[in-house]
Amino acid sequence: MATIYDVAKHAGVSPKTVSRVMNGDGPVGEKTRAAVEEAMRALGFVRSNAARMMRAQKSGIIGLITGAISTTGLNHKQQGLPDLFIVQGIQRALESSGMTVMIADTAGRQDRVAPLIDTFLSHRVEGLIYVAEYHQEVSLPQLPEDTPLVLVNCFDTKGTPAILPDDRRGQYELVRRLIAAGHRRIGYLALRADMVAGQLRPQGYREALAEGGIPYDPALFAHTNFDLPEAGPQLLWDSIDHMLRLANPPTVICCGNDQMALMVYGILRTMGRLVPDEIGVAGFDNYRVISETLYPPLTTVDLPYNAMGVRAGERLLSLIAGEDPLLSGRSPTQSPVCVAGPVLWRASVAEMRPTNILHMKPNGRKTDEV
Amino acid sequence: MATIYDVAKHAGVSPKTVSRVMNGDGPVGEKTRAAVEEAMRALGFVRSNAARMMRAQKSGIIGLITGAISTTGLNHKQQGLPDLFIVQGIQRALESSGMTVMIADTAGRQDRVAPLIDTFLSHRVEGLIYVAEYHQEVSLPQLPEDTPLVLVNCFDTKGTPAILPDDRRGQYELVRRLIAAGHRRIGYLALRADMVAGQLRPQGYREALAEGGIPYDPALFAHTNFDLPEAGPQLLWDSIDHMLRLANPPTVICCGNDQMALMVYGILRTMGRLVPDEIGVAGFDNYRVISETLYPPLTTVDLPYNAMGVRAGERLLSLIAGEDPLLSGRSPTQSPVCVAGPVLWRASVAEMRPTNILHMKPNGRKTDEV
DNA sequence: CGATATCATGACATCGGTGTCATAACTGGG
DNA sequence: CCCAGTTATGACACCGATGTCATGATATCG
Repeated sequence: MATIYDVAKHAGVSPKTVSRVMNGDGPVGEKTRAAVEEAMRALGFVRSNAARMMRAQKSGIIGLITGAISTTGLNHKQQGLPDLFIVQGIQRALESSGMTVMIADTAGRQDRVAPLIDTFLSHRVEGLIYVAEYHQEVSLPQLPEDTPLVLVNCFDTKGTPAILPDDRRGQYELVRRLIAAGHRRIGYLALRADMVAGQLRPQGYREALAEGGIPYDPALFAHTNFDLPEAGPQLLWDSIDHMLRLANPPTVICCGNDQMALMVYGILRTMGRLVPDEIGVAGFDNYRVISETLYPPLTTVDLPYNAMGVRAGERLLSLIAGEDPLLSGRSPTQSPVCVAGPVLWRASVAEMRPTNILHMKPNGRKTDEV
Repeated sequence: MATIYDVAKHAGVSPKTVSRVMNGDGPVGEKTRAAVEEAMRALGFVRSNAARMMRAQKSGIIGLITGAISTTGLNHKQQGLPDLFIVQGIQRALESSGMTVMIADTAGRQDRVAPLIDTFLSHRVEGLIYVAEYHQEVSLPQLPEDTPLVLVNCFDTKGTPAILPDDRRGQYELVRRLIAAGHRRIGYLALRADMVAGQLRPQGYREALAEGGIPYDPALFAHTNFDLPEAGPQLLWDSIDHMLRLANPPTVICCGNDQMALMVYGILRTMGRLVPDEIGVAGFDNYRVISETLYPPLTTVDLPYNAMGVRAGERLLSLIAGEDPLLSGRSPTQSPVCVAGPVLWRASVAEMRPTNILHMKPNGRKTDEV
């Protein structure tokens, strides 16, 4: 591979002049510039980043660590969902700054994180981003304090800058929309309670109910571990069956995520219930391969992974630029950034016809069956 | 960040000795080694890859370019499927060699490929891998001939080493399995004919039919552009409707991929047909979020993206090591490596009961309705 | 026309490891 | 006790780009 010395010799100038042509530093004569550019072309010259970064003490590299690529024990089916969009968003944000992203995954093993960080440090990354496969709390090894870190889809207790999905808000908006559509009996099949999303989303659900003057009915709410290898579908079936046998059954069921909604579609139809005519279904995540392909298409909440990635990239850039409130000590407790996505209203939930609405009172009981 | 000079001073030795401790080159005295290691720990030393690679003329970096991350116009719903697993496989293969993967995506724009390659070359990558979002032909700009390249999920006309899914074989095995289960009327809803998978998979289907002595019936075969934004579901509905109205309708329908199968589930159930009791459905890809979550779970063919990634990584390593048949001119036409995945038999297709099978003759016509 | 400002260019040191070669400190056989 | 043969260590150059400073060539102005 050609070096600037080769180029310089070919063009009959000094290496420094070649450098000037590349970087537009000092002034360069018109003919000289042309000669150098010609020489670069002739030799197929590409500048060595290693040498450059050694001198400049800047690598132009961002390290991205993700556990998201890999199969994790507990959530083996969730693999590969969000992070691509997050990565894409990150790249979009970093693109203009000329940074290159170096990526590595932990293969789901926490003990790989430390060595990966070392590898990245040996490349003198200017910043690190850690992407988790689902909204959770994490604890990373200590970094040298001059290496900024941004967490995405996760948070820690040390106040490290974090970009999170606004699960509570998203679910709140969706349920609000359901209520506006005339629904009063709204079931909720939640994710496992030990997942952050299994807590925050139900919280949004209850807030929206409260605001709509609808009392919370425990019979309409269940945590269901639907992705258990064998028992999952059965558990889900039982939860749904239980709700539908109520004297006052739900007119729509919210699912903890789109994947659960997919399974619910199958179960409801096997039960002989038409979606959306007899019962509505709503999801969460806007996992598009599911939400757009389901028949009928799924009403859901968009989880703005791409936007989160962009925010993470921007945040990291500002940290690198030293505009960081944390490092400069301006704001000691940096609250995480929550990004909310829009409700996507599709055909899986019916707008209640006025007559149907008349059948209901705000408290959710039928009053005048014809 | 500390350098070996800092470490050397701290330990009271020369920089070269520190280097020896790190690399285990020359002999080092016991006490000296201990002192150096202590110094490294005390200073939090991490060796600079830039300096190292400058001297060694090796970067230890592999460049990975993918269009797979991004939304492409034609297949906007297909995004984010394979590449994560491919990336994971690549990393698994490269892990032991100590290589680091640098990743960049084209955001679906072909004109971004050249600049990305330049960026990678400036980092002096030791090899490049290009991953396409779906099985297709590509044409990449010329690379310096000492930089090896491996294509994954795509191929070109220049004989560049490529790792491909064995679409034909996979479909063949699946249909063979369907026939073994007693099915004689097998419908096929193919992907668009301008996609490689829309050609090779049907080819495998027909081969299996031929081998099973079942005549190919054009009425049971259709290319259906199911992922058209609006018209998609309707097209698919019409194709299915047409097949089911035949005097001799299919007992199982093969879909071009799992996503199509997902939509077919919805349509069949809306039509009131039970899966698998009244009609079987099979997919392709083993896109697990779909195939395992569908109710009932989907019979499909595993597309071994992870294995393909591993193969690609191994191939690249051998190219870098100079064991390449191409470069050494041993084998001029390097045929692409096709990786086939297993058939995954799940509940979406019924094993025909013996009585049912008795109703059929090998040519697929009913003979003795009781 | 001479003095000074500006432009164009080059010499040289430097970044942080590592290869090469030299040298110093031992060890053991005769 | 001396010399060959190891073992342990250091001095120095080098990889390729670039910051600093110096210098030669023009341009500008009083």
